[in-house]
This record gives sequence, C-alpha cells and structure tokens, in this order.
Amino acid sequence: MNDETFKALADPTRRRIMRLLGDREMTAGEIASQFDISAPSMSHHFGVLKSAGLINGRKEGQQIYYSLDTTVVQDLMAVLMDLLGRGKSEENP
Amino acid sequence: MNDETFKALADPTRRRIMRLLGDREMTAGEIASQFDISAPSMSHHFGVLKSAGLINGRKEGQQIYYSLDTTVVQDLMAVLMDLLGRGKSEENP
DNA sequence: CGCATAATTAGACAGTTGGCTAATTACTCA
DNA sequence: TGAGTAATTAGCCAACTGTCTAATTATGCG
Repeated sequence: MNDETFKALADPTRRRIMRLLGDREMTAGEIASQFDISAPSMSHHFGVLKSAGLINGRKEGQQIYYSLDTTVVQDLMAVLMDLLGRGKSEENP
Repeated sequence: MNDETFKALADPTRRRIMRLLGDREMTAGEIASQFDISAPSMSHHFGVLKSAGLINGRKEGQQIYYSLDTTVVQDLMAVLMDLLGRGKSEENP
C-alpha cells in the first residue's frame, strides 16, 4: 500500500485487467487477447501490477498464469475506511 | 468513480491533502502551509481533486474552505469490495 | 536439433503530469 | 479608491508514462 499501488491503479487498462482476474486466473495471452494493445505493452502492464503486489504470476510450461492478489486490495480498503471514519465524531457519534 | 478519480489519487501530495481533510475542513492556505510546494502548484492539486469529486470547496470571504467529499470514496470502496467478492465461490461458499 | 509459440526485455517516441514564476482575479478594509 | 492578502489562471519545462517495433528468452514438439 504505497505510491506504487496507486500509480498502478491509475491506468484504466490495468484496472480492466484486474477486473478480469477478479473472476478467475488467466494466462498473459488470454488476457491480452481481450485488448487491442500489443503484447509487449500488455506485458508492461502485468509488470506494473505485479511489482505493486496487485497480481501474482505463476509460470506453467510456456505460459504465465496471472491471478489477483487480494491482500493489497484489502489494505487499500482499510486506508479508505480510515479516511471515511476520521473527523466524524460530531455528526456520527 | 471514473478514470479521473484514480488519476487524482495517484499523486502522493493529493493523497496527503485528503488525509488532512479527513480530520477537518481547512482553507487552501492552511493546507498549503503544510507543504513545501508553491501556492499555484497546490492550487493545481486542489483543482484536480475537486474535478474528481474527491473534495468540495466553499468560498468564504477571500478564503476557500476545502473539505473531503466522502461519496466518491464510498463508491471506490464498493468497487474494491466487488473486486474482492467475485470469483471466490469455491473457496468462500 | 530446429522450428513454432508464449512472453519478456530493449529502446524509441508522443502525450501527460507536476513543478515553477509571473500575472490576474476577488475580496477586505482603512 | 487603493494597498494588501488569498487564491487562481497562464504559460513554460523536465520527468514520467503508455505505446509501439524489434530483438531476446524459454518452452514444447516433431
């Protein structure tokens, strides 16, 4: 849950990748086939997401299976809840 | 809850502004005094946050009071919860 | 081995972003 | 009205980002 996490989430393509992985794990190629973006560009996005801890990669044969890493998403939720929770003592006792 | 929201959250200065406003509303100058950044640059950040719907500005005299707009933060939480909730039927019945 | 396939790394390039200074707007008050 | 203060807008620039093509790595298979 650092700057890298938010930067990673800032790109719509990467968020769409995460939504896809919310359903099930997928190979890099399988994911890439859903986008009109070159494979190297997709690979770059995978790298950003992985380095931010938002997805995990598992190599199997010549393919890489990516899956969502929910721990960072949970941390992010905690941060947001803290933001919502503070400074409300008067209105919401 | 669109691309603009995530872009706005991608900058650490803007997130720090939001944390400050989580405690209480503050004037632009009051916020700016906490940063080692020029007033125009801070004003730019306020503009980004406001246009993303993350903060609200209320003019009073020559000052502008900014406050957190929690509705977008709540929407963001819903998106994240959806991300966490999907595709888990086997593991978490 | 040698060729095909999956994916990545390398390097280049246009567009975006975040910072600055200078100028402008809006308001207060003597 | 005019000086002073709060904040913004305008315009510029270096750094970063997302995209591409070309090249490379790693695995599978006849």
